[in-house]
Amino acid sequence: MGEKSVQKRKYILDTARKVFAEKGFKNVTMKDIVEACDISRGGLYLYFDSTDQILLELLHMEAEETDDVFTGHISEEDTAADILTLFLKEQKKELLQKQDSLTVAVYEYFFVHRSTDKNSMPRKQFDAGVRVLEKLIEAGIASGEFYCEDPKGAAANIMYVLEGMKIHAQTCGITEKMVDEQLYYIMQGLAVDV
Amino acid sequence: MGEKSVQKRKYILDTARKVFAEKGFKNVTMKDIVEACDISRGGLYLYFDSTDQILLELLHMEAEETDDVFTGHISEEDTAADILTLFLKEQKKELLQKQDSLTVAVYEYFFVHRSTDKNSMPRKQFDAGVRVLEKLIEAGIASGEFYCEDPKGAAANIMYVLEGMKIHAQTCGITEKMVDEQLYYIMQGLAVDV
Amino acid sequence: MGEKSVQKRKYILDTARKVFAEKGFKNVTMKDIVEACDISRGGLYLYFDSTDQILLELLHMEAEETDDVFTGHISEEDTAADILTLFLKEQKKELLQKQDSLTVAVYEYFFVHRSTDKNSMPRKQFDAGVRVLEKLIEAGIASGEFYCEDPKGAAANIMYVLEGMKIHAQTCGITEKMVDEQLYYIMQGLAVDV
Amino acid sequence: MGEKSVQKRKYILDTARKVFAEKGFKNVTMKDIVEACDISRGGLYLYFDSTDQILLELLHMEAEETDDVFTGHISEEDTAADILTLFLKEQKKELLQKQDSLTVAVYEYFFVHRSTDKNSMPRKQFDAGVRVLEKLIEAGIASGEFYCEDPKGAAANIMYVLEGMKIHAQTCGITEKMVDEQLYYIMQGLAVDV
DNA sequence: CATGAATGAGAGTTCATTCAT
DNA sequence: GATGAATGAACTCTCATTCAT
Repeated sequence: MGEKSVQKRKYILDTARKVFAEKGFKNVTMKDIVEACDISRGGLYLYFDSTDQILLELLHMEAEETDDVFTGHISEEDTAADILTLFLKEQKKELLQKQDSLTVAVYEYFFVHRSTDKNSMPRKQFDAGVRVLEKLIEAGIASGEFYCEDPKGAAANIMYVLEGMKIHAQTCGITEKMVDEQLYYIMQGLAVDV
Repeated sequence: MGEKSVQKRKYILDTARKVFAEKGFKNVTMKDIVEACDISRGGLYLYFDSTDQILLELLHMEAEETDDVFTGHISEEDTAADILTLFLKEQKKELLQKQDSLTVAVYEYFFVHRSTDKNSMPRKQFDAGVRVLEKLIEAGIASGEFYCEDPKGAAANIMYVLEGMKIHAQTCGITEKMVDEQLYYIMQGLAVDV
Repeated sequence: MGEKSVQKRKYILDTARKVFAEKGFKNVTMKDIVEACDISRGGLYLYFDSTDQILLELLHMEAEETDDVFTGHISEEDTAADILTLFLKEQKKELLQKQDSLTVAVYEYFFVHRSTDKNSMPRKQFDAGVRVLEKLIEAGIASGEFYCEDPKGAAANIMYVLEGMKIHAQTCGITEKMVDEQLYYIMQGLAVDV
Repeated sequence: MGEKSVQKRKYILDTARKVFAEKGFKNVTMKDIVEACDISRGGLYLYFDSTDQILLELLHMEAEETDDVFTGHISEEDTAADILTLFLKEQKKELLQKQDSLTVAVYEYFFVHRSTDKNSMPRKQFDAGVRVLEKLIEAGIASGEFYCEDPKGAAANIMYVLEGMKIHAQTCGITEKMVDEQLYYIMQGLAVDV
């Protein structure tokens, strides 16, 4: 596959993302993507075999980007609280972006392929999130920024809240205010009592 | 509709519940239900027009039952902490029950019919949950059982965590230990500092 | 499936037979049969899943009919030569009927599903033919009608010749005269030398 | 067409032969051949327009080779029986060679293009075979090697048996023993009675 | 000459939905 | 009420064939 087709592949992925963002996963057919891309039926099959494959590829791209964004913004002199704030801000952005969000598609995908595999992507991302937060909280405790008796529980708690808000945003809608309140609540929970 | 048809309607709903519990929502076709019920294709249409309608009906039944269960177990002399514990226990049971759970089907349904309608069922249930918890926490504060500076935030927090665990249970799997740890963490967060 | 659908099933088989007779096996699609039957796409699938299944069913019907025809015409007082003549006459009829013959379709089918399974239908029919002929020839020898030093070889020989003529008829065409000459040749080979 | 393209054409034919030998005719697509040859789709079309054309070309090559082989091995002093034996041995070899045999593909081809054209290749080859055998038998009779009252019938008989065994080999499988028995039976039928 | 991306026709298959009985 | 045969739309996937490079 030459240079040209790499671009087309990217074009298809970009277009498919919009389709998934709009319709979720199960409602999307290869035909939908073909039409959105305005290419031929067979043309799509040159690049992808199924909506599964397309969505998975999008997820992998997304995961990489997320990692880059997060690690890219941390500088040496940031405090634990700074980083946590940054992390939560990033999550907030993701939560509120309705347009172009794969959230629903991803949930649907993992519903359809219901496997509680230890290495499934959502599982890995969740566990990674917990680990990062735990480290962060411990660092904050060490530096006197945070107070917390159960860093691991707190980390898991934050991840569950974020997950809960994510799904709530998609099924019920969520306002910036609601998110801010929760994030504030979380930060308060870690704050050193005066 | 005669007595007989009421029974048949119930039979269909019961059978359909098993199908939805097993396959989620989008993967279930009218044909699936016809086959599971072992009735005729046309027969099903006499009672229901679509899988949508069937699932919605199941949800309404479920909502009623849940209310009954919850309110039915509260007695006058229970303390706020008792009631909260009871509530969380109930949630835990729901979280861990894999078999026969409509959770995934419900999520899928509301993904497919994505409307952030203020009166959508999940929204109403969530809001009701927050209200109940808020009252409970406030009662607990009043009685000296709890300490909390932001009862509403805490209530929302608990609901988000429950929601997060619910979805995590379905996509990644969750163990009783993980649930217990979180519930303990939540209770600790409300505990009066000694 | 009620009385009505049995008739329709038969109608489809009858129609499909004509299609197979005309086009062979691999050239026939479910669509071809749908169109020949003038029924709906889905309608055909109510009765048959594939062209394979339809052809096989036709073959089984054919096999039964053949057996009936053959055994039905033998009376007690027939001599071995009479029966052999009858058998060859039957074969001749089959050979010459171009219209409505499944021969090519059957060959194609067994080419496509090339398995030299001992229990494949052509194999069983061939072996059965050899056995019958062998018995017949031995009976003829016993009654003084035939002379033959290797009844089994002769039986196999006849079957191969018939097979050869069958395929020759389909690929090259064959005239009644050619068939008659061969059958005469065969009978002569068994005739008692005067 | 330059030297180079002649070689490539040959390469394609050689490769296609293997594909046809393995899959028959109708199951082979231009794509199959492209992939087997590991050339580009367009590349194949520079040399051949269809699988039909490729198979036909292979057949013509084969026909030439066969002629060469047969006529090449006959020497002046061979007796009729020697030549017949040689001929049958050659046929036997062809019958038993499963690998690399175009037999099925050829049958399929002529089934698909069913024309009982007098000049079709199988027809011509069959007729030529009959003629050669007839001559041979007559020569054998003249030399006192054979006894036969109907040389033409015998010749046709042999060709039909060979054809029958060929197809039987492909659809049902055939063992060397079975072939030998038939060939022995044929030779015996021509033997001078002592 | 050679490539391989692109097209679009067409086959297979499934189901929601209707309707005569 | 109940049945289940029938329909047709929609989707998946594969290839023969073309054509710009």
